[in-house]
Amino acid sequence: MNDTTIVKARFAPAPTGYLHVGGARTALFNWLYVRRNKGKLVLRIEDTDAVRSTEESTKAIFESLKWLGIDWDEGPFFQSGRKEIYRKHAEDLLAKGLAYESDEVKGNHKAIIFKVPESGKVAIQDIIHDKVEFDCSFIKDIVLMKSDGTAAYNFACVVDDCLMGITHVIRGDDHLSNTPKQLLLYKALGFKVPQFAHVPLILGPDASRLSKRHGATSVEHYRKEGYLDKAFVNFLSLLGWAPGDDREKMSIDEIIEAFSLDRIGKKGAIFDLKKLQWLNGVYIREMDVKELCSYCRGYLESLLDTEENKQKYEFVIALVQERLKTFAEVVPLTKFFFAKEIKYGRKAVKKYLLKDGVLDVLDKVLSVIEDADDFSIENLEKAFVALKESLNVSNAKLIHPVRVSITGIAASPPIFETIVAVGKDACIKRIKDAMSFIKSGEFPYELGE
RNA sequence: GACCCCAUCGUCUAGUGGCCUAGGACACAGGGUUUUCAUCCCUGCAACACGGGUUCGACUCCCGUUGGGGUCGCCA
Repeated sequence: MNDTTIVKARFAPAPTGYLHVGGARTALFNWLYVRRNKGKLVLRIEDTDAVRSTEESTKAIFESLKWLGIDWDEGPFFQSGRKEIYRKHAEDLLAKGLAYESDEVKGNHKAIIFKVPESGKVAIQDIIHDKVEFDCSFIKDIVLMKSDGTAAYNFACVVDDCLMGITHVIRGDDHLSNTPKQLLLYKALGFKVPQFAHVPLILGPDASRLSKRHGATSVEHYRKEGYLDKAFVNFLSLLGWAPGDDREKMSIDEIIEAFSLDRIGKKGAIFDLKKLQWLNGVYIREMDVKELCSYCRGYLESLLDTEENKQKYEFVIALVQERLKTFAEVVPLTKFFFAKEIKYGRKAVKKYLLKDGVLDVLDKVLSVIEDADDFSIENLEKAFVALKESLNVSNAKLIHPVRVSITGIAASPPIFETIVAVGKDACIKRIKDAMSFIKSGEFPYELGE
């Protein structure tokens, strides 16, 4: 109507599964757009297909949206409860002679079908794609009401978008070919046409539409894997959109501030897991240790069973903070700090323990550790330096076998910190165990190693 | 197959006719720091799909070709 018309967008998922990352980005773009323009977001659940829609999916979608920090101003509205509204408008079109009833009987009702003109063109003015034209001769008649009495997608969508006052329809590219049909319906119903913005799809590594066969596609999966909500949203916002300067890590407020539909690209964007991991790592490194501790706790719950383990928890988390890409990785990176028994990595054992002279070195190290009354990082380091000099060997010769003996793996936080965190008694036991494993040649290897 | 969309480094992108010998980030490679890994720092690699126009001048505009994708349900 005029400049003061408030912007209103909507996110309209079908509750037929978990929230997919593609849907999440669509929701995010809608949300960013209304927040940027002080508008309103409507959440509408498109559950006209009673067979495929489930309450469980609806719940899952709500939870994922909540995790992403996407909130809405109106709704949720459920299309399943609006049958009569759709029916009324369908009958209107019937009365006007623009639609007809199907004689093909499939259910208890007669389907109502919109008659598409034989010729003519329908032009869409899209914010992202500009003008797109379709020829009516290629468009089939449109089902308005299905013979089960429920409204079909294209119809319910148009009626709702109009009745709910949607000014901007921001949705996936895959709907572009539905749009001419919807445009025809808008005109037949005498509705005002909203602005359209068809955002390109998120693609899998092979450049086809991202789907289950490419691996994990649910938002929930990424939450469980230990990605931070802010990092995930940051990453998603950069898929198909860019602020125009060189910023990569951006806060939600910065993204909102910089967001605009005309900066969205036309090209599909491949979901780059490596970049997500990198960005998540950036967020983790900048995190306060205590905060990181709370994010990681759930993954280690079963190991934090003793007072001693609980006590060293924060110290251990601090040791791996800069090594973490996701919270879930905290398990393989730290379990040896807490576990009673450790498992060994085959390669690490072969490379560092099954070598000449290792038994001798471990025996000497064992004495050093046993004799260390002051079990501090500094003191241990001093003792090791002394040992190294008396044996006339390199640091590496000393440290690698010790690391593998007490952690089971070849990469860990700095050795003295690690020794201290594992604890004197456990270190002594593990070195002794390692020595006997070397002698017997039989190690308790990590499963799959 | 028909209709529609798209096309800058491997990936995400900047670029809206001269500022481009095309910029940044991820990834990758090499080097430095480190006892290992990671971090951090440095360096390198690497792109305007192709062919025609338009123009004094095209990555930027137009046409075509090729390639990729999407849609063709009484699913959404």
